[in-house]
Amino acid sequence: MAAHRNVTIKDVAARAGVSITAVSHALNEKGTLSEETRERIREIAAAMGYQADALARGLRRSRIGVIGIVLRPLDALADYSPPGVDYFLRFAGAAAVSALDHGLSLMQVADLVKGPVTPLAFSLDGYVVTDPVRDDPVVDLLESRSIPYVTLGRDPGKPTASNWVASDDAAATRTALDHLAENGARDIAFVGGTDDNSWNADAEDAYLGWCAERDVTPRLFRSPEGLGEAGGRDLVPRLLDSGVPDAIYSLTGRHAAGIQEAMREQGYIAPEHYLLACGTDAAQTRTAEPPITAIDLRPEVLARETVALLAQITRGESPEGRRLVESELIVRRSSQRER
Amino acid sequence: MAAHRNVTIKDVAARAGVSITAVSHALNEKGTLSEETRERIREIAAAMGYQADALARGLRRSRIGVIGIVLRPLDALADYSPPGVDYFLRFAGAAAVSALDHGLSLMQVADLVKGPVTPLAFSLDGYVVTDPVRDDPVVDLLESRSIPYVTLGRDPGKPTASNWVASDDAAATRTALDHLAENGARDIAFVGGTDDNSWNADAEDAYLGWCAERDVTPRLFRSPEGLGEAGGRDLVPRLLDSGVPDAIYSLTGRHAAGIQEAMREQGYIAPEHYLLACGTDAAQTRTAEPPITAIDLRPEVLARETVALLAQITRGESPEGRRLVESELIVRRSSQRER
DNA sequence: TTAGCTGGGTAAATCGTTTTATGCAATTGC
DNA sequence: GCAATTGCATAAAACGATTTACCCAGCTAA
Repeated sequence: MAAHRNVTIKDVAARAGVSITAVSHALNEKGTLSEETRERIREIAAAMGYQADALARGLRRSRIGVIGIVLRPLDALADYSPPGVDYFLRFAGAAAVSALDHGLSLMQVADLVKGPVTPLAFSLDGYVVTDPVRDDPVVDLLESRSIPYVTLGRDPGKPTASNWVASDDAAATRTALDHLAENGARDIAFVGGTDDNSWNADAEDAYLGWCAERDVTPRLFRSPEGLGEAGGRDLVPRLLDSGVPDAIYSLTGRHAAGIQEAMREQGYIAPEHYLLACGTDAAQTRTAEPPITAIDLRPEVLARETVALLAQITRGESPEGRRLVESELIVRRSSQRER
Repeated sequence: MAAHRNVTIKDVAARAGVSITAVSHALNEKGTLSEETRERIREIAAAMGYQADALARGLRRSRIGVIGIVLRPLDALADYSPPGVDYFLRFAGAAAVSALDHGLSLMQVADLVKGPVTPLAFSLDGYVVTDPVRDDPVVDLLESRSIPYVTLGRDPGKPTASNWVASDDAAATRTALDHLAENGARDIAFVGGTDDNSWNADAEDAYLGWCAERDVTPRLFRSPEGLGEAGGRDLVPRLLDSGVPDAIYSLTGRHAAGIQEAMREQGYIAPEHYLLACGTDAAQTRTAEPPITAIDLRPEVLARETVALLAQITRGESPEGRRLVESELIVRRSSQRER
């Protein structure tokens, strides 16, 4: 197997008996070459297996065909595959596949703002940033370098931004609450996270609004996302202090799993003694006993929209960039009262 | 926020009143500059926030600080996050983290041999290829382009290769079989996959050897990896045809899950009626009912070794490149006979 | 006749680095 | 006292593309 140096534009030009400019123009539909010459060059290039070097091209054009993805909540956890959080992996996987459809590929970048970062980080064409928090340093960094980006979830600090894709968390929350109410719950406790992102904010607002409309007293709790199941477990005594709720709606899957566990230890089993639902679907909610009703945020759809928007922006277009994606309630045993 | 063009080596040189060569040499510990000059340049560069452009550097050096990872078994599945297969995701995640320790970052490349591939694919510093099959086209491609790579699992077609890291599958298989035997099994059926990779081959060989040593008749079955749980389920009637085995050792987790299900439907429950163990640990084996005894291949350790080896190679060293990693048997209920 | 256009092409600058080949004092060796 | 070495620094080539500016022959229009 000959370690043959890759064929360059110069080689193609030599073989075709033209200048390298001609080759570049032929292959990029630029310049004023005759159609015959173009075609001839294209054929020769193809025959020689020529493929433009991405680095050289990127150096000139400053587009390299790669976008980055930053999973903020996992940055915070400093663990990129925590058990029970498959939303981000599904999203990242789907984003990678969607990127290919746009001739891009996707590179996961860990923690853009601390420590040594991949050398390529600032040469990427653009970024997807999931669930930025208010005044997110990653967003600031990208802004300051004028690197295009799209956020998954609105940036709470930038109400007028127009480069986001988000699940319709307000609608999803109301759907879940309505479902619990239909199954007989009246006194519904809400457990959110502490990150200052739009996902927490929108869901809380929707919960408070929903309670106000029905004139019931809201019972809102918060637990840091980073604590995972323990965060949910530890919340339960406090939650029970104010009386056993008819239902609990927990935004994160790990909190829900912890809540379910601690409630069981206290003798409360869903759906007999209380109803339980969760704001994001995950392996854990599916395999829990009983399986937990959850909202499928449809990460695949979100990923497709997000990447499509970013691809448009990197191409220099100025698309309408505020896109809401409907999510879907998956009803499981934990919230179904037998009638 | 000014869209300031990034600071280049030229800017630093101008500010320091030296040539760009001096800056390059100072920052890369090359050349013959005086230590004072070096230090002065380093300070100025740091103060200006200079960071060498990865593309330009890569163009010259042909090292870009990024390695690729190709997950062959997932290429075959054409689904990069199949439920029940968390081994590869754990491996990829751990590899990304390990890469950072070597100043590299990791990019997942889907299916290097078909369709349009990321433009950067052939400019990467090297590749990790998981579980190559015999005459794997991806391996051939990398060879022909003389791009360095390390395989996870030996390449069955290249017995003399010295660029692999692998779990010690022969030892692991014997450990699992011994464990089953200790719990009373004598007639142990083995279910492998059909991919022609070293993982299947080594485990099968170990099984056959183990049986021969004990003078028992081997019962070896194979089912395509791609069929997943269904592959395990469909195998069960055939398996039972030759009598109910004392124990079943299934290499893949998805097959094991399918087998467990179909066995239950036939009225056979582990560990009462037969013992069950599995050659790779996964979410599914942990959460199955009963939980399934499995081998933890320790993907984190494998990833660390694999990336370390590749990093050495890309730096131009010629390290000893055959590394076996011990795996660990995790005993769960499915294989424990009460005494 | 000549200035101006047009079609088809090329030379050279450019992107931001690294690396190789030089240059020039000051010092050393004999 | 002169060649050789040493120490420090720079000029210029190279990497492989894209893009800008230019060239030239052949027409057209006045």
